[in-house]
Amino acid sequence: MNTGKYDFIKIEQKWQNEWFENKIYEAQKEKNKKFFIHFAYPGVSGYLHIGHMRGFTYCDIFARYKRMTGYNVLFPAGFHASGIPSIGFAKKVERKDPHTIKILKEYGCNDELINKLKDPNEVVNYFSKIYVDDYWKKFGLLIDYSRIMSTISIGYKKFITWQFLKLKENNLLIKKPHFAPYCPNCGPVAVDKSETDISKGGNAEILEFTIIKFEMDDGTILPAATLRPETIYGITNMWVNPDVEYTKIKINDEIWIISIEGAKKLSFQLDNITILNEKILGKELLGKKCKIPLLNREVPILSGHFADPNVATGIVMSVPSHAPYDYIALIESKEEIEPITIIEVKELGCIPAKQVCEELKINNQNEIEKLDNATEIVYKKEFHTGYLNEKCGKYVGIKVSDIKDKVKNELISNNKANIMKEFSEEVICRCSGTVIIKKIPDQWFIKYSDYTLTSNSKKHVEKMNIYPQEYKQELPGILDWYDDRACIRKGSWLGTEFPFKKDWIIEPISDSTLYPAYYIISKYVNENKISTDEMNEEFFDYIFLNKGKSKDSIWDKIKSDFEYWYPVDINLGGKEHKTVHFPVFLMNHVAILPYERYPKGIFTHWWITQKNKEKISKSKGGVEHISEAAIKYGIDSMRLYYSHIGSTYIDIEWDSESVIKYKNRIENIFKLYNKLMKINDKRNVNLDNWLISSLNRRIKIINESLNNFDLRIASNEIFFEINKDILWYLKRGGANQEILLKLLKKWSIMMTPITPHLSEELWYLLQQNKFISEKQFPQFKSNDIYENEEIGEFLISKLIDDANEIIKVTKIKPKKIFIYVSPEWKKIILKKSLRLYIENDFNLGKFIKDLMSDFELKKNSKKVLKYVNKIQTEIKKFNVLDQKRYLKDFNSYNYLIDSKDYLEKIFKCNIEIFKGDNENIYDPEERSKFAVPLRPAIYIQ
RNA sequence: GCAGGGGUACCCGAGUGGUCAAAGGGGCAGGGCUUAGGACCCUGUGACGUAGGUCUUCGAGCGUUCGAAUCGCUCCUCCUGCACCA
Repeated sequence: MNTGKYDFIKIEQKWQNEWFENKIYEAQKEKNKKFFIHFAYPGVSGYLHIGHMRGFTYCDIFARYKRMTGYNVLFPAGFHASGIPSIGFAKKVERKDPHTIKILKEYGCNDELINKLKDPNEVVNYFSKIYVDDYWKKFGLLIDYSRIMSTISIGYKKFITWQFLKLKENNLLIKKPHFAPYCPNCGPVAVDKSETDISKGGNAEILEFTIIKFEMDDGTILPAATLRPETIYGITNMWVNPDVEYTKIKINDEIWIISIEGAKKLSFQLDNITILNEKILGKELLGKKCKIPLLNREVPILSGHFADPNVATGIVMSVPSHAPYDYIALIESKEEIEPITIIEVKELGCIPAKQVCEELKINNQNEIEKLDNATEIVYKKEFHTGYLNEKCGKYVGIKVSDIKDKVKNELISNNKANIMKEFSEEVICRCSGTVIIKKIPDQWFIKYSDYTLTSNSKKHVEKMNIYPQEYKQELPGILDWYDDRACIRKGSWLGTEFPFKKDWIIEPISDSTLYPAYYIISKYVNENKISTDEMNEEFFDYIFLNKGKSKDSIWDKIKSDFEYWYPVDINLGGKEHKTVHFPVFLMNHVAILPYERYPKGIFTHWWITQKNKEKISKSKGGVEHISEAAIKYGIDSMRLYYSHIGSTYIDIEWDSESVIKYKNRIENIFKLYNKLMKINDKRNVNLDNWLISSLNRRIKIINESLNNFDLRIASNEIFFEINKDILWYLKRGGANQEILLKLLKKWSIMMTPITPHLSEELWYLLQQNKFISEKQFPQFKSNDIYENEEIGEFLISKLIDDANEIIKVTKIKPKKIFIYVSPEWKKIILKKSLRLYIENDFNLGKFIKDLMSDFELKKNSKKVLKYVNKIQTEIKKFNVLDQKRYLKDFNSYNYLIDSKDYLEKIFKCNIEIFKGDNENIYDPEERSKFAVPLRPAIYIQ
């Protein structure tokens, strides 16, 4: 028998074995109420960290709670194996990336296994097993393991193929040109922070430059690149870099002069480009002139060293009034050219760039940091508060923030400009080549911009349960903002072949939208009850859309499963999914399935971060591995930590010290539990009733908060407040064994969703039987409320607070304490006035007149008036609970007499209690007059 | 640029109009307990106060209100996502 030491490793292992051997996780459809919850399945990208466990754990807690409140729960899981991650991992193994190899070895992989992991499919197999055995099962998750699936399995691919047939059928697949990152050596690459494909530039954004065609005297075109086409009205000159070699290119019938780098990039974006073998040094262009399109004003070409051949065309148009770089270069050139101001903006004077450059004390073109800063200041101010002035012709008076596309479009439609896409910073491929942006003329997209699809989705959002509440407000805006998404890619990644274009693979966001539906089927595939050969369009149409005829009894079985379990009640995922996965999850359901199958809820949680709110990443030192943490802290400690440390929707900085505190908490509960089981029986009606009542109130709060998916409140009540109530009960001398055992039973059941292993153990100690996980969650019972005792204990605790404060302030060491209960008449007056106030009928004058008609009160009119005066403002501040307390008939004197022993013990002195109505009492300092209902007067000697 | 979320005491973090000098946890201080452990229990922890009180505080400022951490406006500041990463 256990003596109080809680061996969490042994206990957690024991109960996990019991659960999984008995398969208590399998979803059964035997009751009427069902609940389908799942988390956004993880990408297979390597070992996960303790941050990932946060969401998985939440999902399990909700699933367990629902299971214990009469729902039949389906909680499946799978792996998102498509896309780049597993290929990236395999590539790292192949090129013997030292960090990757080191980690694999740390996890105990031998050379043979490591060698196998050069194959991305093996990577998926290996990690799938790790996720199930070392993460999910280790954390006690009651996932329905009979439904595990992966997105690169044959069955899943059949399902995705079907999804795309349906999208096409609904006119939601379209073709149009697209610009995508591309390496001339390796093909398409992903530019993202994980830098799987690239070695530099993961933070690069794709910018859209307008290339404006300036014609020189000989008809050659000087293409200047700008992000602010509206500023053409303020151009005073052009900048070319005198030391850079430019080249001529032929585009259709035009000859352009452009940097060599720019020419190469542009050749991936525009048709009919020929790079001519005619090079020109920048110097040779100086002094020549060219014409501003639309305006036909001539401007000179000047020398600007800051013109970078690697940025766009390498040729810059100069707007010195509004661009600090141009302004400083102009000053340095010593040319007699006046800046032309075309934007009126408050605070920045008549030449904004000049003013800001002077404020920042910028003297030359080399002060790049300051110049960038100045550019940002000018641009922001102008963008938000600027208006185009009279120099801008027909655009006069338009806000800068509204103008951009207008000028751009006018230029383009007059064939005076082109668009060029360019990275905001250099991006280098793994092969060390420069990544460029390539135009794909006929890229396939899912048409998320579709009006009907968007508005139906938005309409449905109103009916959904979305947590946190803020996300529900945000989601319609995201659905509007969400544009068409390129859905296929040619190149190396895993996934389903696109049915309408050979050798192109569906990209991973698009193949993970409708997938909860596949969990219904995966069980039958896993159990070999259906062959994937059978799973064609006809099959899926029958199961999901109720179209066509059944070809086999198993089809009907699957279909009835689908109709029972679908739709999804909660899809749970991290905040990173808010603007990507959740919108497409919703929209694909709306696009393909009938209304009854639209998802019912979404829950988003925030992250575990490293110190300083940094995203957890192995390269930055990372944090503990999941399996290490499991042994160091225990699973239940971590589950409690995730639930209680903060709301589900804030980021938490990982802090192992805190987890240890939760570990202690669990051990203490275990000890307390053992102590209570053995307590010597003693009755005290007041305390016993109070404990029952208090627990019952908490049961109500706990159920309410769990039904709102508010883990923070629930875990606080279960693991802290109930604990505190028990300690108060014991301290006050409560020891009713029958009641305590009942409480322990309910308490351990309520702990189960959050700390299931501890609960099973406690349950076994208490009941000698198994599976608290399958018990019914306690519910509020209106009979189990004892208001009298609640008021009584409130009175006692307030009295102790007051007495302590007096002791503290006066520094008296009490020899004897006298307590004077409020006289009856004060109670009567308070109740009367409170009732009137609640009925909105409190009139001071009338009230006093009424009181004075009472002979007894009239005798004491001075005291009465003083008291009435005091309470007339006080009663306004009462809350509902206060009101209830004061309206109830409660005998403070009797309650205090019953608690006298306890008070004497606390204050370590004799205590005497007087009724306030008695005339001849010991009251040397005349304290008794301060007594009011529920707040006795105190005199300390 | 577009969109979203924050700033609460020594720290983490609840709190969205009165129950708030502000839950809970931690830290710190004092005390207790102990088969000595990251243990546990009690008290205190904005300031002042020899009687249960008073005063000041929730990023800054202004405003709405009988009443503001909470509502509005302006500002400062931090963070997050953004389409071929999932």
